[in-house]
Amino acid sequence: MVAISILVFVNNRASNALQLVLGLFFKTNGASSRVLSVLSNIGLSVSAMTFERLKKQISDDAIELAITLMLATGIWAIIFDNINIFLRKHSQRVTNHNSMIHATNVAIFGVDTEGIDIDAALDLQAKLDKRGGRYAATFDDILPTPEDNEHMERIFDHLIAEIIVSYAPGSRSWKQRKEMLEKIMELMPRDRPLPPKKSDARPFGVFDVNEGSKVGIVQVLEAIRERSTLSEEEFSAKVRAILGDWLTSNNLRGSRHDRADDINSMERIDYADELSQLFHFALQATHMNMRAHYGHAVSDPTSLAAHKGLLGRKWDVEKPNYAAAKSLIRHSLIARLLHRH
DNA sequence: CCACACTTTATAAGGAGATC
DNA sequence: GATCTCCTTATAAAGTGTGG
Repeated sequence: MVAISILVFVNNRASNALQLVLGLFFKTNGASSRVLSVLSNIGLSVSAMTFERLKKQISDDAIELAITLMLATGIWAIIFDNINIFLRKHSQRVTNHNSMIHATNVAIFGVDTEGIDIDAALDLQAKLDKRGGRYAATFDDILPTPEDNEHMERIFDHLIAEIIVSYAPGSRSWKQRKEMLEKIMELMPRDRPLPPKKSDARPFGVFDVNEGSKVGIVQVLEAIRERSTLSEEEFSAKVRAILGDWLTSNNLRGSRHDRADDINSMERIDYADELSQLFHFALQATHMNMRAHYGHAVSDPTSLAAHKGLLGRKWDVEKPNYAAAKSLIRHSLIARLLHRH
């Protein structure tokens, strides 16, 4: 079969099923262009040039798939983040310095619209009309219902039970510890658990834009719009979810604040619905915990500040530090619970 | 430090099949 | 049979890394 494939390839260069797959294998496993050139000449592989073209084609096709999603009628979201690559040059010359690539990697993904009114969800004017409403908010707006309250109390009980069973001194030798933990997890109240669904994420390629600033956010959004083939009006006429890290959300808000008086929705970025990703929510939550409940090490010996000193933790609480903050909060909480217990 | 290997990129061009 | 399109390779130049 290999022989026939080579004969077919020699007769017609376009018939390259075997040679393309083999070339892909050779190249991705580190064959140099010279090796590939010999393999190509004996009919076992396509040329290195063709391989490069294949990579470009695969990349373009992927972006095309993402554009298809953006032009369809459903809901899609944009997610992007900076990627910074340091290029250390060995033979340094005037024209060959160490440098850094500041690029932005982007993906588009489809949002599951089952049971969702797409037009209402994407209605930009309805979203903008709600601006300023927080000023008039009262406690009643966030007052939990009796059902909410009962739900939270049950969760609270289960969390405490789980911590006691997990960490009480000697609990590891409890005979039915595993069963107890399983029972606790099983009885943990759940709120509308979502059924798992296959997600639809499509790579949108990399942009030669440094996203990590307010100006960078504007530039990357314009570059995304341009690649999507949507016009400024089309792109900014509906609510667009922009997902990223904390810094991205923060810069986006800053940029929108600076541009509140600009000429249209695209420039004002008021179409953007920024959303920190799950880890960054956790990062903000732990940091908020430190800001709200840190306390004072001297005047309050039960404070997080006092526990931090007692445990010899040396990080700066003014700066977000997820792992250290979570560790301190849990250590402190567990100690309190077991002490009361 | 140098010669050379290697990659990337631009340009030119050929063969097969489709179309008119 | 001429012409076009698609797919491909050859080749050179420029830029950069590395072993001796």
